[in-house]
Amino acid sequence: MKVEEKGTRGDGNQLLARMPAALADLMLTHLESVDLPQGMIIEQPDEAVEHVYFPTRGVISIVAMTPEGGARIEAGLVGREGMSGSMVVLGTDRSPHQTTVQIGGAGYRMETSRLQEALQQDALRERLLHYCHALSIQTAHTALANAKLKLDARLARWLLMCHDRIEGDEVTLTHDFLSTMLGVRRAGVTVSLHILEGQGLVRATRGLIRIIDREGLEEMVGGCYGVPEAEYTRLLTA
Amino acid sequence: MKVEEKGTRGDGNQLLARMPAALADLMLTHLESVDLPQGMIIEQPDEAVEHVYFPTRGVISIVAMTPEGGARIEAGLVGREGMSGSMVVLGTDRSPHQTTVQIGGAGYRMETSRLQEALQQDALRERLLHYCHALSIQTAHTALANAKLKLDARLARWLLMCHDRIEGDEVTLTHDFLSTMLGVRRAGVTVSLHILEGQGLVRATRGLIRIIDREGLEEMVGGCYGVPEAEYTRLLTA
DNA sequence: GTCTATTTGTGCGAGTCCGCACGGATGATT
DNA sequence: AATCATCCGTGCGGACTCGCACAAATAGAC
Repeated sequence: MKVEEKGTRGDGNQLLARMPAALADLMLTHLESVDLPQGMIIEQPDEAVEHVYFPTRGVISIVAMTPEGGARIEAGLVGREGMSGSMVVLGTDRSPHQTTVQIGGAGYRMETSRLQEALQQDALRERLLHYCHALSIQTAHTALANAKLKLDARLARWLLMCHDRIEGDEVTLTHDFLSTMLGVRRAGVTVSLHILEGQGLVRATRGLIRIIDREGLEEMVGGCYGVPEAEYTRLLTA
Repeated sequence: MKVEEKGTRGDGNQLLARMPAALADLMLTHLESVDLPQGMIIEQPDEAVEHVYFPTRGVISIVAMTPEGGARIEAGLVGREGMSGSMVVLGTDRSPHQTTVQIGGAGYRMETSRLQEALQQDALRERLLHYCHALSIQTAHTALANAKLKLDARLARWLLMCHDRIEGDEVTLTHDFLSTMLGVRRAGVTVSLHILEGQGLVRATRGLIRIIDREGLEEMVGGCYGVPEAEYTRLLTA
């Protein structure tokens, strides 16, 4: 299921790389390389976004939260297959979510206003709308997973989605960070991770998780992994 | 928080009614009145949708599910404030979700191809994309609620969202139906409903729930109700 | 008015996850 | 080498929800 990168321009962001050359050129003139350090806040709730980001490495997290921030949970995961700032594609410059860099990396960014102009190109708009659709399917299945899966399986699902978006098999995150994303106790993550380790699916050391057996993880998650990924592939893989 | 209808054309679907007259006229020529009986299946997973629906009464449910259908849960709720078939607005004619009529009513429908043509009008597309954005926020907060709230509060949230979309204060649904939407046991719904009744928030009889104290329900849900509603209001209430 | 299907009320043991708490391990700093 | 901040492992009682199962109540059909 893991879709390997095949950028034509070596830029590494698949949403850009798989575009027709004319579109990609249009975008390139407005793109700027940026670093994405872990913890960077890309969007704040209800504040106008100034740039949209196209990661080439690292993972960005879209977090739904209550207004006071009392409850937080990851509603979307974005890597080199996607972009931040989907609400700009949908015609508004803000949303009640927060967006942060979950795993440090790098990418490109573009001023919001430039994207708004570029979106007048039908072909570009269509492509990015397809991405918004895929992202909303991902969110819906996160709702499904949150309601129906045990913690072990939710963790496995998260690791799979993360694995899809990184190079290699190593995820550099603390249990504490993961617990926020999944909306559970830190200790719960520790225990669940031991279960996955016990099954030989991953190996974990301080601040690092190595994926050993991807298929085993998929099996553990059951039907709750794969649907959003298939929808992405259907619409956005040329 | 409950937004009352104020259709200019008496048609009762707010997404249509609050449009500039020119757009609404464009739409009207392609709209057809339809009945929406409870249980009607409007969209099947991964099948092309033939019509999109604009309810005027009743409630439609967007259900995320595993491919085999083993796990199901409501990912979106649509009433007279919205439409089914958001994926058409996003440029594709199918999605892995199922869409059904949750509470019977009526509305308008339009052939998918007609909508695709109409979407070339910038103003219409912008408006419907704003709706897609609001819907995706709703889904994200369902993910949040599923992860963080107790059953009582999730039930209260669902009742509030439903109340927003119906006339009057009576929801005609069985516990069994509700349990599917929330992804929990039927007996769990029964017990939680008793709790809400005990607090004087609702009154329930066979197949019917009457909302008594809306504010009390909102209080019970805490910050997990209201964010998607505010986003809808911001973008789609003229 | 009786029968029947559906819906609702209730109970019980088991499993999961919570909040809280603390000790040990690891890696960076000085 | 000692210190310190961070991260990880573990334990305990309690709350919540599960799966299962069955009785009672309601509404509609005959």
